[in-house]
Amino acid sequence: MALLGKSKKEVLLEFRTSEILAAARQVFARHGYPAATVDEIADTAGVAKGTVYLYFPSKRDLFLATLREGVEELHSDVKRRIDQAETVATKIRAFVEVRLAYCDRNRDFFRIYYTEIASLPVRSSGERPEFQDLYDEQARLLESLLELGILRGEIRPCKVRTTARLIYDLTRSAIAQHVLEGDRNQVAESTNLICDLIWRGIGC
Amino acid sequence: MALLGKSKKEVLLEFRTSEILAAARQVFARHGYPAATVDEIADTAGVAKGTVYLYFPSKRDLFLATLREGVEELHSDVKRRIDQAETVATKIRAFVEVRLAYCDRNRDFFRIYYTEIASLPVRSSGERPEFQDLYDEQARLLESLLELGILRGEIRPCKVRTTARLIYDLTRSAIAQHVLEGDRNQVAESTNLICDLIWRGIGC
DNA sequence: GAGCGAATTGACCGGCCAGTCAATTCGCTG
DNA sequence: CAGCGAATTGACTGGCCGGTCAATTCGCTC
Repeated sequence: MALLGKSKKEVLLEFRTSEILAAARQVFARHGYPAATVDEIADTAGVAKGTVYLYFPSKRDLFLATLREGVEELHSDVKRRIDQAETVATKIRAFVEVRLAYCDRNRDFFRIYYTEIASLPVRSSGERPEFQDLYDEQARLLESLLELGILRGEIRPCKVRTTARLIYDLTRSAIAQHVLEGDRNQVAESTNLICDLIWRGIGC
Repeated sequence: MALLGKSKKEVLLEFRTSEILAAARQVFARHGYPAATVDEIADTAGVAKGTVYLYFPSKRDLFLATLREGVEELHSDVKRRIDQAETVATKIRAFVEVRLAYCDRNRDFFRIYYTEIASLPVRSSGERPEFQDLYDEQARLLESLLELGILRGEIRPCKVRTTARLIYDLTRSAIAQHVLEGDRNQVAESTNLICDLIWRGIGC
């Protein structure tokens, strides 16, 4: 009985965990971290509050788990598509497009992600935010694309770190418009707009 | 005695109000709205908690007052400099530059502003954020610049609303780098980088 | 279906903090 | 400097919510 997948106990554990994670994602997205209550998450998941604490040690850990899950999936999607692209221009386009598409499909995740990033400035300088590593990984990926582009002569030399950050936030901005303002443009259209701005600017 | 400025009572009232506002700005910037306590604000201002409530009806109102104060000053700075500029290119540059400079000078304000904007997605759809009007005014200003640019043939036709939002967030992104990551570049350098990106993109 | 360990429950606890208000201090006037 | 109203204080309250754990239910085995 331990052969095909650790059945029963393991299955139930996984099921509960993902049920609770899904509920948490929903509730954190609706109210934001501070205003979300563990009671509401438990209700949404259809379990008692105590059960939540059997699967996650604290509210903060539960939150980070939802964040981590989404960021990791997003990041692996992005990497896969970037590797498939040939030119730096199409790689950057892939970066923008995949992120837009993923967040459009996973709006609750985006809400959580967006507000967490925004809360970085208020972390007292001492405490390293726990998910900084995930965030940095994204940034470095974009930086390496820019470096490659400069090397290949596809883009003008520029301050890689700063520019990467600008492109990253540009993408985030477009996603926010989609997700928050019910902007129903196709993802492709927004992708074009951003890539145009990045590549050609708006001047005549 | 009512002639030169409503002396005494009025002066004291104004003094206390601005003392408390300054303390609040500092504390909100340090901890973020939810984690900031009225006790700490009162201590920082050198008054008792009760006094805070004599000048502001609630923690939320105090917070909005700090936000409003900064946004209004920023907005009037921006408008003045934009009106002085001739071409749309220099107007947009003024928009970017003044915002960068103001937030660089008023970092606590920026921290508050930044996190509040980021919390917009988690407001339950029912409640209009109280400072949405201030935010919209900034966006409209930029939109009108773009429309003018298109009219004058200075920029290519584009989706004004979306593009305005992108430029707005691009600026915010650069400010965040300055303020949050201790990026000590001169404001002028970042302004150039952004305006270059907006105007010419990064392609060769 | 008795017995047992594991999973689940939800009432409860303790700390925190926004907001209050009776007591106190301040500062002015005559 | 007595007296009085206005300003200020800070101990206190009430509600909220993260986290706990004794009591209960579940589901499996023999």
